[in-house]
Amino acid sequence: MSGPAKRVTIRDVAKHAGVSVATVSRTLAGDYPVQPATRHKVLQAVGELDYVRNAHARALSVAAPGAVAIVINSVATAYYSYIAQGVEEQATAEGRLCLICTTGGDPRRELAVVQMMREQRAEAVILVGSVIQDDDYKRRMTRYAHSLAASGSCLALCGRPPLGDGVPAFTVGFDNTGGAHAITTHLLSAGHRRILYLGLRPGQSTSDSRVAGYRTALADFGAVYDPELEVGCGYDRSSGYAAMKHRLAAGAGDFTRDFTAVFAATDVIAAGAFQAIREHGLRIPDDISIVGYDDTPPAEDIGLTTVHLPHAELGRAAVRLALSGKNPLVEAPITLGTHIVVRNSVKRVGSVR
Amino acid sequence: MSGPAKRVTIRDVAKHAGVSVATVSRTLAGDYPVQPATRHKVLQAVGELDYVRNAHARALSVAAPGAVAIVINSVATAYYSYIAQGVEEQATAEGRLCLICTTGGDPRRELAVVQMMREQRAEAVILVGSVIQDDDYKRRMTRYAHSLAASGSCLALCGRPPLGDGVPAFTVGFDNTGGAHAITTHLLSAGHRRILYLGLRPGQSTSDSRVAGYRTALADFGAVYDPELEVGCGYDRSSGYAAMKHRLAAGAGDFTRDFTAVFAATDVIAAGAFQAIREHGLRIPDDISIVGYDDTPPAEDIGLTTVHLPHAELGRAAVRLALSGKNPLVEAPITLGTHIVVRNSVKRVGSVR
DNA sequence: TAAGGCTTGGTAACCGATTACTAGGAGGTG
DNA sequence: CACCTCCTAGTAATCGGTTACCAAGCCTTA
Repeated sequence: MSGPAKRVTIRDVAKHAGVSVATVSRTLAGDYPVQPATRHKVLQAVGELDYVRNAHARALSVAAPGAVAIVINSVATAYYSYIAQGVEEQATAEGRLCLICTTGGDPRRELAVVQMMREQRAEAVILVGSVIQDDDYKRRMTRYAHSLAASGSCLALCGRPPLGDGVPAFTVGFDNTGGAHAITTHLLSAGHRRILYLGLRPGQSTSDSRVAGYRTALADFGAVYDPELEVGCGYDRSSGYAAMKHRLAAGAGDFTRDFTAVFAATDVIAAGAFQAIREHGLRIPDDISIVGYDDTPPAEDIGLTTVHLPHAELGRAAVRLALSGKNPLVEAPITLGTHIVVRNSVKRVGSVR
Repeated sequence: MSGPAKRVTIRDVAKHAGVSVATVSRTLAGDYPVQPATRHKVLQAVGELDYVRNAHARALSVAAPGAVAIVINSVATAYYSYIAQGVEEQATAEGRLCLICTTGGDPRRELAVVQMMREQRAEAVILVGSVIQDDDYKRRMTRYAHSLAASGSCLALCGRPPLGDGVPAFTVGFDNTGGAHAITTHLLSAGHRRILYLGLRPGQSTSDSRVAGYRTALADFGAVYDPELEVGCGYDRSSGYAAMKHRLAAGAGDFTRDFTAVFAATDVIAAGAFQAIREHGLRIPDDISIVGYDDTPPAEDIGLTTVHLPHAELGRAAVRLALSGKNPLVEAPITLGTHIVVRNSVKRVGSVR
């Protein structure tokens, strides 16, 4: 209708209402006594002019609450999106704006994003997702932590390993070792002794913790540890499918199948493995038992026994911690507990009672 | 280490480098000739002081590119999170910051969010997700559209019905009617005549379009339309389960089952229905055929034939359009096509050749 | 009635960057 | 040598709020 949208400023409102800018500002802030009549004039002018405060100008003059930034591989993955949901909820609950950036796992984008967040004066930057934990990674994170701290921001790692002492970053993660230990024990108690671990990825933090839990559970139970039973596999459905297919094909005929159960590192891998197992003519859980990890969508639908992770709580905890004002240098990493969800993918084997 | 984080300003850099603020600003902008020696001094000072530009101050003085805001029910739902991913990708590709807000479907939060986005001077606000399309809704959206337009922002509706002429908002959606028509026809061609539609929700935009496609497909095929075959059902797994369970229980024994196939309004509903059907002792697709809609995670895992939606492309298209500078008043709604993904949940019935 | 307190509102100096305008210095030419 | 041009760098105004400081008005009280 009208031509180019004109910006209405607080000075316009003041003029329109016949008062000073200070009065307008104070009326809107509501923290200063203003005569009802004056207040009314101001609010009326605001309404008539459709005045909206400029958040940038505001941020410049007062120490407005900073935004929370979530930096994540992708939001189109259940595991990540659940955590993102928790982050967003908590950020909103604490009255913060929530910025979101996906990196696709690219370190260059990650760096650019961290830099951008410093410019935005974000109060907290939440880095989500497991990673290859090499020296380059640690150096990168350490640099981010220091530079964010230098500009008054605060770094929180979500589902990633701690960076160690002297690095100003909070860490919140799942008890992956504990969860893996529990679900492995669940299989062991059901009589399984040879359990295939599907999803080995040396160096990848999440994978490493889960494998560790698997191994100690075997040891604690007095079962034999066989490296042959740990197979590498990408963290997606098709990798799980391919890896399982390959393993089943390796020993043609059932004689040579050297495992009775499968522990898939994630539910998504398990879903792929499910399909491969079915296509191989085997039934779950009658012929093979299988468990997953994460309790993400496919699990319920395919009846998978798995480890439930409090994803949203992880996100919320990270935000709470990052905004708590606590000193990241002295705060210990937080580990969130997990629990097993029993469905219908495990069957007891061997000598029953 | 050092006490409270001190903000380094451009003046500090200028002083440190022994030049003026203008020179620093121009060196960093890179759009103005600066002597190599001077440039070097400036960059060195920037490095030593770890200077970071203040995005708020910058936004205040120049018309910096505005952010893209995505307003969504929840990110922990595959359908939404896929769209969000597309929005984020495109926003980043166009050099914009991406803000995210979840509303949980609460109109009050929605209003607060839109107001906040005006304050943030967001350049585009993308509202995602289907809604109950009543008068209140239309009034609300119309108000948002106008107020955002008044502050120079731009509203885009994603997967929602258009608001009509005279309202400055872009609309991008899926061809739900076409997709529903296609998948219904798929069932009809397989010999099914009595198809249960699971997920009726009068007034809900997405549901309405899908039902419409279902009905016209029946009509086009010359099949009988029976309102009894359209059953209401929430858009979550447990509702699908409950509704199917109830329907199957209604006619005890197979004699009275008055349908041979099920068209679930979403894959999630289908997943619930799957379970109910199985628990009732029926096999899919041998005893009952079933199709879904959306092509979200459970679909692949349970072998569901469904309608694939280009979720991410929807998000990208919305952002592209909103940032295109086109006039939302004259731009026609965009509708994205869909296609059927055939898996293993439909079986031919009736007289076979 | 004058002095002092309390309330309310205005003026102007910030926040931190950008940039129009201006000025000084180097180099070229008559 | 004087003058002009070109290049580079500095000064100060500006973006749109907030708020410290100040002043005017009203009411109370001696």
